[in-house]
Amino acid sequence: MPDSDAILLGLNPAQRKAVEHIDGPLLIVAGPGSGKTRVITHRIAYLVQTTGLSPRRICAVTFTNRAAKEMRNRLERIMGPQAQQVTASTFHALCATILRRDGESIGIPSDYVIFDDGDQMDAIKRSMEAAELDPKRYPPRSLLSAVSSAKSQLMSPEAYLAHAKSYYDEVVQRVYVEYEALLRRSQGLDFDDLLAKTAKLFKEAPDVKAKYQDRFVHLMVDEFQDTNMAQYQLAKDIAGKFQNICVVGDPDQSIYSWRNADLRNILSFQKDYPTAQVVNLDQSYRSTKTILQAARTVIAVNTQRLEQELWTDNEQGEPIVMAEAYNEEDEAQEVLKEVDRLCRTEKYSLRDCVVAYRINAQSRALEEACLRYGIPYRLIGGVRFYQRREVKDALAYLRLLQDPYDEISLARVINEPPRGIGKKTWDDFTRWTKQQGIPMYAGFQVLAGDDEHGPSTDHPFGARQAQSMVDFLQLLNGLRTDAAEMDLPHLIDEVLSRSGYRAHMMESDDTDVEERLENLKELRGVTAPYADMPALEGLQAFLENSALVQDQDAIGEEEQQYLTLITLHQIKGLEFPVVFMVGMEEGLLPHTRSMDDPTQLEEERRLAYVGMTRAKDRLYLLRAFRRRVLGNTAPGAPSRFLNAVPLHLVSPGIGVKAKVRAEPVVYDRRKTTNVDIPVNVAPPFKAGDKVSHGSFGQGIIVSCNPAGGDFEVTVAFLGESGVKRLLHSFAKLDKVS
DNA sequence: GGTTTTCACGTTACG
DNA sequence: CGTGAAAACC
Repeated sequence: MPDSDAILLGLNPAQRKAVEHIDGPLLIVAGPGSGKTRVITHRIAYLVQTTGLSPRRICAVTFTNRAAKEMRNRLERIMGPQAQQVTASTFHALCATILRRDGESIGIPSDYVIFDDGDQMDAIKRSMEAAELDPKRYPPRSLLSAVSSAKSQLMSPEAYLAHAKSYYDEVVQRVYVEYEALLRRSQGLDFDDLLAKTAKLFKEAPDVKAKYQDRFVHLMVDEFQDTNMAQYQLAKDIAGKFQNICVVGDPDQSIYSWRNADLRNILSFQKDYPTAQVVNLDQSYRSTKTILQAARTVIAVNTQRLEQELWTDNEQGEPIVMAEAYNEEDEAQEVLKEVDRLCRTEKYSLRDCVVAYRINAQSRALEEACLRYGIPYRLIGGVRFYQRREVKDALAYLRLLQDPYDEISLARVINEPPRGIGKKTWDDFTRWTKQQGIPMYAGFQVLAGDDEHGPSTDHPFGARQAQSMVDFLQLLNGLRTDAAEMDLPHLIDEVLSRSGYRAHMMESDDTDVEERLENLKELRGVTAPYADMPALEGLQAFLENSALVQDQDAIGEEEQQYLTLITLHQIKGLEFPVVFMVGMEEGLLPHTRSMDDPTQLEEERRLAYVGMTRAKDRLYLLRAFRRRVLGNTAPGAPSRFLNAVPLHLVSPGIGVKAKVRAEPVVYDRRKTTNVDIPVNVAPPFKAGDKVSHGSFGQGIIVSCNPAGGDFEVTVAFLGESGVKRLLHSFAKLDKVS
């Protein structure tokens, strides 16, 4: 561990102040690229060094596991092994630990299961059935978001009703009540509960609160602009005794209000903590002067912000490139051409480049272009591993083994694979157990009867239906017995085979059976670390971990060369030498759904700001003249955010067709092509030529046709690659004699 | 009760 | 256009 002077070495005056300020509340407003992670970690090291405080009495909260991991790594580098004693985790993980340990005093069972957002949606739908609400009239999605919003604001159903202003609010309240009852019956906690129940625990068990208040002498919260009210309350509670609360954030990068992040938390921090010191980290070490200036003018229009004059000592850098493509395919092609040029004629490689977009659907055109031109890419996001159907199904079985009262998991697998318990039976069963006032699991037990009297007949089900359900109960019980005597990976195998799930999947003639089996294999693979503990114990640890750590397949850790495709939301916190922002059009950025509300519009602007400030050297802002939206093509106007960028920072674009700030004009498709390669050049290949390609291997030219100043080459490759259509200027095809 | 067809719908996604 | 979930069909 270096001494305190060494820790301060290399910090600018503002950073220094943020590190040195020890006692009392501290607000650090950290602009993009201002080195805030560095400041937090150095602050922790400095604290330990100068005050002699034990590292285990410091708590640093982050929003993503990625950030927590990064912080732990950095701490380890500065502090050495004692860094491990610092609590660096997410609010949710912290709360899950507190609840397992101390939750019993407010009636949280220690074997609770965590409900993710998919489970929440299922639970809302079932709650709507119970409350007799028509999903057509009230979209479950909007009810879920209302309920989640209430919960994240620590409002109970009763409190919600008290504030109800409209009939819709009453509807929400009705669902909310049912939803809470369902969760309680199921012994489930959703992500909002993890926070809210912990807040409740602190409120109702002062001794527990005191325990954590005493333990954590210092609390740090990163990305404070993204906290919701529950998290704010928790931070306030934990720091309640020593008042050493240090929050770090940037209101201009708040892009998660739709997830209940409350900008007021950071904007009014000084009001809530009048003695708070404020440090402005306004020097950017990331972007060029040009990029920073452009981003600043874009964000300056917003009103909900803390004034900040970002500056940098970096070079002026290259102008920002704005360009208009004809449509989304053309846009993708332009991006790839430029990426290719940067990689070939400048110092950049594929992994230095990123393409960012507003909505996931935009990735499609980019992916297709990458495949076509043979550019390796990596798509961040999409359907996450634990969201895939087969993985969710398997987890539901596992969860039932841990918590047989989990109704959501039960509903998921009761007839998966089909075992003769269809909708009718299930509905009847639901009604019957409700009427009897017993949990569903107990319902099965009643049907099975007891050992002495054999199967019960005191129920409204036919013999075949009852038998199906008794069989299911026996399946579960059998698996629970197994769980006692085998490890987790084997238990998963056992679940998949004894339930008939795997067999049913293999019989199906779906096209993606292979892939789904592969996913199940992978699931089994991730349980390997739990193999050396008893299955039930491992199961609980695994289920908690899989809920809490939905691993963002390790962004940036790979050495391989890939072009990164990512949404503007997910790109936050990352930086790249070269950033392409595509779809800079009205309706996309800002998105249609956000255009008529000034608050939401400000958030869209922040999204643009976040995207722009990811770039270190080069920034490209692209748009398409017309774009396919929901099936049909429509022209789109240039995004209003483009207009804010000062013209002197902009270069007139990629290739000849690029227009700065073009009015929408009638665009002639034939004129939209670049002229790097004159059209009258002789074709590079003729049909029958043998060629070789770096990744596809040997192949034979099928055809070679002029396409927009370039040549589209169709090649039949040997082996698995098959027939590919490639663009001559991209694909490095060598003629083989 | 299980399978096929039709229909409606469509932003962003951390834990 | 592509996808998931309800409705119609076997």
